[in-house]
Amino acid sequence: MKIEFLGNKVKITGLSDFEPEKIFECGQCFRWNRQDDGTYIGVAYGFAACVRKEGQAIFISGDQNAFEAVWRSYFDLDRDYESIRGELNIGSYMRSATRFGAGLRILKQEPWEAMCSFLFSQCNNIARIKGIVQRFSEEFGDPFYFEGEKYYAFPRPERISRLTEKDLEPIRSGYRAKYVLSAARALTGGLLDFDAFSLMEPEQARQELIRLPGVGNKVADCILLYGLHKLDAFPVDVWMKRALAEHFEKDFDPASFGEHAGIAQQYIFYNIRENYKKAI
DNA sequence: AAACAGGCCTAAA
DNA sequence: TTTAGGCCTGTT
Repeated sequence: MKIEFLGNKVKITGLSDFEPEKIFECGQCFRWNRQDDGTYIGVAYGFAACVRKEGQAIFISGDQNAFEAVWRSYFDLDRDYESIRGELNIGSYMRSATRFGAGLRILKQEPWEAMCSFLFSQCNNIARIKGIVQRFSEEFGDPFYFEGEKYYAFPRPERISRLTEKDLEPIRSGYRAKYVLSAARALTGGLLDFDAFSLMEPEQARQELIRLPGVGNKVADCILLYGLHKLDAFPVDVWMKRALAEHFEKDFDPASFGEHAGIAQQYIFYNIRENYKKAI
């Protein structure tokens, strides 16, 4: 991988497995939007960026500071997804799923943002989840400017912890509002501490999260995978259930994918979702 | 237009 | 331990 700092943008070459469209539209994140010119603009860690790919070169806006502070780890750039794909090719279904999903990466999102996003996601569709997250950010996040446009940082838990369900009505998240409030209060009250998670065994981490109202197995695994970047976490939603039932043995244990089971999950999920979209 | 949505909670067997 | 119904509100 070669990285060049060109003032207000970073140019990356010699990096495999980076397809913006797949990364941003595979359902792992809700704050990146496709522009008319095919680029993506999004917000993470209080920074905005524009991402585009031209040929084999990837451009991420921002200076060296932002790149090293945020984007390098956010996009998981130092991980070799090409060899991980090879590692996950157990059987013909996985071979085709990893080929189809080549270019995906698991973003390292802020844990609190991932927690809120996947609390909002339950019994919901992506269009609506994005709407809720956007209104949530615009109502309660700090504004800043990027390339002349106004954007909003994801709201801090301290701010949210002081709100009531009534205050959250404008974002129209329905019954999920109370879950986000109690999550914010768990964090600010010291009942939950994401910093402690790096030391925990996977199962213990999961149990910690499941204590919170509105967090079940699926949401907990999403927080672990997308927020805490625990790549062995394997969220199973209705789509994954279908895929597993169709293409794997009854008693198949996702843990047999090994330390990158969560990445396997993303290839499988992307595969079944995209094929379903095509079939409509 | 009415069913259904990337789940979770509670009550009941 | 497993199962059904309800939950807010929009999208399809």
